Amino acid sequence: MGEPGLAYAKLLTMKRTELFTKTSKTVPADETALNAKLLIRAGYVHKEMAGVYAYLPLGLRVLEKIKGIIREEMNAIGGQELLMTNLQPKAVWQTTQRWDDNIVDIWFKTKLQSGEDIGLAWSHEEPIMNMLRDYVHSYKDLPVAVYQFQTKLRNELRAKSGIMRGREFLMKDMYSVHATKEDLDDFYNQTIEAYKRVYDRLGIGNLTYVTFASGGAFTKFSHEFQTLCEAGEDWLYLDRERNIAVNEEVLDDAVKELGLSKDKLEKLRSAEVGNIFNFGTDKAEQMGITFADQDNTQKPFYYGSYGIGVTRVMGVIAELFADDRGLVWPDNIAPYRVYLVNIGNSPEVLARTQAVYDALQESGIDVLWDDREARPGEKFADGDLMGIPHRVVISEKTMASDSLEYKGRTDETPINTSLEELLNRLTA
RNA sequence: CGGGGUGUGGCGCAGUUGGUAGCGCGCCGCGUUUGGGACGCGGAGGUCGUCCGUUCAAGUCGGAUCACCCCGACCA
Repeated sequence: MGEPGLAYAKLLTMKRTELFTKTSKTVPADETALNAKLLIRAGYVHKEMAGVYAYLPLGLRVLEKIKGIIREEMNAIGGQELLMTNLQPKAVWQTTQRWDDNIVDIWFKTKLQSGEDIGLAWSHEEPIMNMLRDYVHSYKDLPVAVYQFQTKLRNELRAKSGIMRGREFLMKDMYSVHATKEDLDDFYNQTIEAYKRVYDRLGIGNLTYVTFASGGAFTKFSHEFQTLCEAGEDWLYLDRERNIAVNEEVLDDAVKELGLSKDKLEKLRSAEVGNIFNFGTDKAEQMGITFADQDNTQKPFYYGSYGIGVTRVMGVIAELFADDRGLVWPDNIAPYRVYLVNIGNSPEVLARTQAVYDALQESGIDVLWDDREARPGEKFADGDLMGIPHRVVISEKTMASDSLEYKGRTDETPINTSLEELLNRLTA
């Protein structure tokens, strides 16, 4: 497994004077969510309207790195990446009654010039199934798991919480079809493990719980991945001893079914960063999609659906790790890993900084060089606000001792180091 | 969708009993600065969300409308 998003990161390693976005000392008055405040101040996102955010170069790099991690883990369990469409035909959704606004109340709908109704994708469950109909006809073709990173459009009554709940957001959604219940159950469990690896690599594994939730038409519970976070919108009931978490919405049922003791449960705020469903054969039956089994009878697929809110998880991470100076990105998903600062503009300092910049790039480390003619305090404050995990300073002082100054984003004080030690530290 | 609030240069704000818009940050120019968001001097930038009305006169008063935020309900 390579460095996530490395090829992408390498391309865009750059100097601060080339970055068109700016940081801001003030935050728009209409934002209250911490994630949105910091992401806007640091130049990661731009708000278009309520619940709709554009991702600027820094924000896009974070998204791409998160996607890189998810992609590796989905590929590792056999997922095949594809890209569905945002325009969806009405007929596909009518097969499951879900075109009806009384059943799905967050549809954005529009019309073609011919007058034909079309929907804008709020989910791809039905269209994916419908697409698979054309390619999967036999038990020999099964199982199949496909996934995508796609924009979902949901006409929420009220957008809130910055990028944690928008009307337009990026989701990784995977779908699997199987010939048997056992095969689906097995893949479902593999996906749980893959998701755990994703959240571990995103730096929130120790705060993220597989949680019993409502959902599954086929199973009693669906599983959510809930990350403990004060800015979240869900309530989690946690049995720490047994490591079982339950969403408030199924609390009573779960206590009964799982033999939990209500007074042992801790009530905690959490954000849903993933959700997986076992649909059984319901969806295939409704849509009339079947495959030929070994005995040449037509049977409906077993169907599972697995989502991760990519932009939401970015917002959760921003919320969780931020401190009074700004964002704090885990190393894996920071837009750049190193914030390189030259203090002073003498030819010697600039030449040395350029050499360090080149050496970092050659080692595959993405670096943002703050080459502005700004005072040190301003550069430090910006690197902190942006949440870049490693800071390297070159100045007359470091030149005199033939060293570099290094400070981790959350470290109290800097240390002196050599270029070799720095590269070892960052490539370890 | 119910309740509450806010709209004034790019951002944050002030604007008195109605009298024709101002401050901070940022931006442009010149100079002095350079280890935690420097300082001086000189500038640019606003039909005050929109529309209608009251008035000699509206950022200010009245009405409508749009947008945004918060709480609730709903939801990945």
